[in-house]
Amino acid sequence: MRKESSTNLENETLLNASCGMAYTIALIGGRWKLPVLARLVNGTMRYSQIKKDLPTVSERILILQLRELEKDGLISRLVYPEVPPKVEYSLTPLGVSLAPILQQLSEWGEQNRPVNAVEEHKNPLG
Amino acid sequence: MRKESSTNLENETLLNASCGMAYTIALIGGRWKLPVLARLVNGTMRYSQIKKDLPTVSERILILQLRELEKDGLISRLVYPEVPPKVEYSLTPLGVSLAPILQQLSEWGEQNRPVNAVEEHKNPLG
DNA sequence: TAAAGAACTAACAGAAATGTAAGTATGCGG
DNA sequence: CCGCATACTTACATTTCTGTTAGTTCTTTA
Repeated sequence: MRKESSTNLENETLLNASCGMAYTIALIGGRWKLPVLARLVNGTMRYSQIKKDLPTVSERILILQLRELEKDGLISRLVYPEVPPKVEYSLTPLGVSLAPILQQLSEWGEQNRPVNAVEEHKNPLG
Repeated sequence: MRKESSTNLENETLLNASCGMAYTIALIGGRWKLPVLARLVNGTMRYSQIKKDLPTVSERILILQLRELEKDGLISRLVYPEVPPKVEYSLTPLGVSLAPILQQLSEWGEQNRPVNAVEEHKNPLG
């Protein structure tokens, strides 16, 4: 949990309020948020699919990230009243509006990241 | 300091290596990196100017962020052999190539950030 | 009656990021 | 010789983020 007051939090709040780009990064900056958003750009997914796609995230963290994305209005969560449970995640219109930015971030990264870091992995998480 | 091995670090490394957008965010994601980059887009600045412009950063952190930006090739550091010291920071070509992304991040943030967060601050750190 | 399945939750632990306060270096003007 | 100015360092403290392990829920199917 977060403290209610600390220099750290105050700085973050001030920055997000006064600097648009800081705000944007704050929304998409969590460890697993971009991988999740990148997947949902291609369409709705069930929780279990996302989890299978990102085998190295711990469940707790994945849920946390999904909850934050939801709270920030970027994704929506649809619960089917079934057993076993079925929950679908998809981008909201706001989330969709991020797509061009995601695209740019991706291109810049692919072009400019040092080569040695790339070769050994065949985009298992891309 | 960072540990040499931890699930946390492994996940980060894998992600940055396999997902271009994660890599990009990793470079610009530090608390004060965007404010610094946004300023340097407008031209070279001395350390003292940057510091004055961002009155709430602690010196230690500001230096840390500058060092990382430098290590990642986004900014360059020019030391004049004078006393008292004079050090100028400016964007490298790689840093300049980020400008369109910064612009987009900024616009998206300005448009989509909730209003209540904005009013009280007159862009002191924008 | 018992295990299976999906989507979580809780309690705890460790790592990483950020911040605080006080110093260091160096040459110049007074 | 002293203090000023600029750009840092150092040692320490706190906050925040990420990860581990073991549950929980509640019907359905075997």
